[in-house]
Amino acid sequence: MARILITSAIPYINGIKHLGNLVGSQLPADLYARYARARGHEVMFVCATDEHGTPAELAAAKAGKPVAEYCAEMHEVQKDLSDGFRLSFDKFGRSSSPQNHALTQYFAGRLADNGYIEEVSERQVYSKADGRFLPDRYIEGTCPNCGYDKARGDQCENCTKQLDPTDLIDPRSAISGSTDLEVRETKHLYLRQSLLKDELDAWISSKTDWPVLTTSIAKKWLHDEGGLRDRGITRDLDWGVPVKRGDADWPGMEGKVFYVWFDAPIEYIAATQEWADENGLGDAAWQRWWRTDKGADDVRYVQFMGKDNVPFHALSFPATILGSGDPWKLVDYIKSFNYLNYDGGQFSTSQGRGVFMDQALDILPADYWRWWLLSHAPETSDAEFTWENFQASVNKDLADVLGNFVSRVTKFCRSKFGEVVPAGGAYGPAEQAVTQQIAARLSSYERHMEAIEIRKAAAELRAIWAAGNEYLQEAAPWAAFKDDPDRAAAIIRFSLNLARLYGILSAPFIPDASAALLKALDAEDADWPQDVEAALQALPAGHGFTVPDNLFRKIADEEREDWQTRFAGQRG
RNA sequence: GGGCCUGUAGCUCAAUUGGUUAGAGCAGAGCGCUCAUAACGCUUUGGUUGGGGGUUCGAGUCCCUCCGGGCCUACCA
Repeated sequence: MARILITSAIPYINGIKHLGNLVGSQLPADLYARYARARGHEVMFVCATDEHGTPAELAAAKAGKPVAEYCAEMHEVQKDLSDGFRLSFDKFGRSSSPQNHALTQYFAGRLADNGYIEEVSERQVYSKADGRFLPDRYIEGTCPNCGYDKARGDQCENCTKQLDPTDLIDPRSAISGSTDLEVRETKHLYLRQSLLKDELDAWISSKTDWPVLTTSIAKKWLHDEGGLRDRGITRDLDWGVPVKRGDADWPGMEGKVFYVWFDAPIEYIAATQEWADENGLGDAAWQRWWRTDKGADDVRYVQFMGKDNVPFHALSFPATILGSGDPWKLVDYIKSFNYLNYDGGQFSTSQGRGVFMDQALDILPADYWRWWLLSHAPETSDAEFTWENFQASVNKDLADVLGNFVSRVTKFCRSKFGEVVPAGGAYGPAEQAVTQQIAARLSSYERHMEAIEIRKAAAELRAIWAAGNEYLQEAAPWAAFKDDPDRAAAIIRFSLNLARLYGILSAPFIPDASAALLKALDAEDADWPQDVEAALQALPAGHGFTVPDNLFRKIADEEREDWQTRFAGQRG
């Protein structure tokens, strides 16, 4: 038994996430967490809402609410949705928690003590009408190169040239449209991660088994244009973690907060502390996951995230940890994902294009989405959601292959032997052959799950389901029953045990259907099989069960067409 | 502009890292079965691996080039 720490990138607070966000971090992390628990490992799985930054303040203003209240409400909304998708977090925390405030300030203090913080005075655009400094992206104007009138301060979308906000002709605030802008002097803290470049480089280079996506992004940042650059970790905002040096004030930094990307990964640690506090456990309970001097030296730490998050997790957060000089746990494996596209384009939060978490659960149960999303996870390249593909996968894989197998076996048994595992006969060569085939596939399934090769694991699981139908066709209990009822009894006994096995093996992907299946078979205490042959004898003759309702329903063509038009754009 | 990823059957994806005749699922065709959610099983048709050139005994895989798609490019998060 091992100890595995799992974190999912924390979703931003300003709205409900779409399925592309879900499959890029939280859902695969949940799959891995459920699998690891099923294999008997001790797991700590944390996530949280990422609540700071300019967009949160603007979203709150738009909703006409104080930002703290807005974030508290949206946290509950996101919490309910993650429960709805059966995301099995040990703690779904908040980056605005007191624990994260204290830890973030603590890290900043340690970094300063060790010479990794630099105070930099810089000039930034301030909007008097908005009463705030504007990030480059929130300044609009006319592009000096191509004349496009909606160019942003960081880049012109039209001609793709990179810009400086001061390049823009007729600059205005993208928030209010105000042109009453001025350049003001402001002081910020920079994390001197350039000092850690060689150490980070050697560390990344040692991770030869990480996804190419992860290491290539990290190396690009390490080596691009003179190497890893220092990074500002404070902002002139109201909402966030106030800049302090540990417990002490930071002269000259009054009224400023830490940058959301500095405090967000620290929330992984803080969320674990939130979990410990909430359960009345002491500091040792969370520190044994995070401090290698306090028991975390045998922990394997795995992070899940979309590719846009890689630089922060592969470089900035490790720089924070290394620079602290404390024995905090560094990540052991970063699983990163490409993007999921929607029907020929991108999911778009701003345009309401695609399916969002709340809408998905309104139309179908979580398992249907979990199965499709995980079996099509964008691991090697961007993946594509289409309604036709979704419908085909759900109907074929879930309803026909798995659902119908359970249905035909349990109903046949009920009509010929009653709702009880039948006695008589014995397993023969046919059963031995299937047992061997499934044992081989199971070890392949386990290998893929351990390597977090999600699509391959899904394909193997499907093949394990299909083996049941192949066996049943070959063994033909409906024919055997006529002249050799004992043989039919053995076949059905074996098949019911197959169904139980499927309930166990499928649980990481489709937890609700698996639970319903095991409940119907009165086998809810089932453990992960150590030995397939033994597992296929777990339900003995005489064991009672009930025929379950159909585990999955099919998606009709009319429904699919309806959803297709409904989610094409302009949510609401 | 620079960097990275990607293009394989009608569709969604594989291919043990350069090794026999490029494989699965779905869709299509044929046959079988009748326990089951009109479900299941078996067989089968689909490929000049985006185009062109090169290296090699051997290239989907490596190199060059062209074409298409995508991401990142450090103040959105």
